[in-house]
Amino acid sequence: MGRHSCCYKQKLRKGLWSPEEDEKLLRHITKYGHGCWSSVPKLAGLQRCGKSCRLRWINYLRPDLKRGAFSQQEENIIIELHAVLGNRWSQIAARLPGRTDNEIKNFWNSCIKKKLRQSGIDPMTHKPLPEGDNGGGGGGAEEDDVPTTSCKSNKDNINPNELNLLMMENSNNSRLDCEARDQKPPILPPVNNNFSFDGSPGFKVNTPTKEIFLDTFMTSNDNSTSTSRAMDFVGHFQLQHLKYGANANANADADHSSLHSNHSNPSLLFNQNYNRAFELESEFSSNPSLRSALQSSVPILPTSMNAYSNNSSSDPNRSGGSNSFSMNGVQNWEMKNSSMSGGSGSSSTGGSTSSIELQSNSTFENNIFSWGALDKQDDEAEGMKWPECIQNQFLMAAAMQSHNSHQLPTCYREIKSEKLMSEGLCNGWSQQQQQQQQQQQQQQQQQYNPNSEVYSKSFQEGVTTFRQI
DNA sequence: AATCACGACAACCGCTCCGCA
DNA sequence: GTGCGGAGCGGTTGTCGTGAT
Repeated sequence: MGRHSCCYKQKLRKGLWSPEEDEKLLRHITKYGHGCWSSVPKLAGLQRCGKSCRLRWINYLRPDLKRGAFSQQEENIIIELHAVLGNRWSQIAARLPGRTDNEIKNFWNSCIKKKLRQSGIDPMTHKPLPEGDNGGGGGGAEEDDVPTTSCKSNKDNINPNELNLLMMENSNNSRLDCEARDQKPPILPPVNNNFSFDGSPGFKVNTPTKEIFLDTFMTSNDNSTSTSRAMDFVGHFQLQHLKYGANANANADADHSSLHSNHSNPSLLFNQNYNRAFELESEFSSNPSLRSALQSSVPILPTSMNAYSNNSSSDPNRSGGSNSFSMNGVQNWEMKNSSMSGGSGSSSTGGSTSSIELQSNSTFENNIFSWGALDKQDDEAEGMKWPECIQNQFLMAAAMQSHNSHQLPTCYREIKSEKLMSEGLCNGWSQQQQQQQQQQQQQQQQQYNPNSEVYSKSFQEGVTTFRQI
């Protein structure tokens, strides 16, 4: 067991992917979809196992990947989610649009862990380390040495006081106690299954906790592919209250302002906040227990919010609870695509026969390109990387309905190191589209302002209710 | 300039889960 | 009910870039 059956086959390549392989895989999936992963390498003409192809696509080639350094906001979300979910990276990633579980996992291991340790917080339990263990000291149970270097995204140390809220939240959390964090927390049954918190075997909780609340959220949504909406809720709640980094005040202000109209990137705002709003609304619609739990404090989002979204969507069923409205993976792709085209495409990431008909949809390419532009605004700290370049190059070629073989850069390193070239490739796709997009964004902002006020306030109130649970 | 150490990240491995026959 | 195969997840390893010496 363990090793994928296809991996037993001989002559399968391993290791880093070449640009040619990337092109083949990208070309295949954009044209036919992945379908059954085990058949992808054969159909795409790759000497790889399906598993490897899947991983490559998910972690690197997918067009909706954000890339670039993690923002402080994302970092906060990760910490928050990790405090609740533990090492369930895929679930964390499901709440961070454009980020993969692998990326988050690496970021956690290489950066956040150290930050928390330096701040005297055990990254696994999210509780204060024993005295003397924090900083560059003895380290916790997992690692002996705590590096004193900090990561690139935030070189400032964290003020431990700024983590008080988190610690307080976790202090009553039996699931997060000193249990081995590599053990998955028990899956708590949803509240609407008449589960009673009576100390049943396997559960230490006697009173409803935030996790139960969240698990209820999540469990009720886990049947939709990789899309659980609960933590979107969490992110909204806690971002407004928690400050991790040394620049947390600024970030908090930014976070707050992001819920208002002053966000520098309205598109990002749409992606990260408004979609969550929809998801939340959907959740309320589909989950009676949740609705009853929060309806008094969190009003259902005004329907006018749909108008904002409907800049790219006219689907009145968007807020339906059963709709797949993921911000992740192909689904999000599909969402934007179908919304622009007015289609009702269905998408699945799980071995279905769904395919992404890139070339058959004239509006789709525009979405892809615009995403690149949007993302770039958010990733100002870092230049566009190789996959973004090939994606834009490749998809641009597709958009032009070109069936000619597209010339890809021959060397990763060259492209990666030549930021100028990357930006040129990615920015040069259409200035006109960018201008149009800016106009749309301004309009969206104007529409968004009043609602976001309500939304923000509602979530503030929701926080209170949430914390009382 | 060469070498080393370290960090970041991509990819692999082993395992579990789930659907299906 | 059981076995099998595919998909997905989390931990780990390998590779490469970069800064320090």
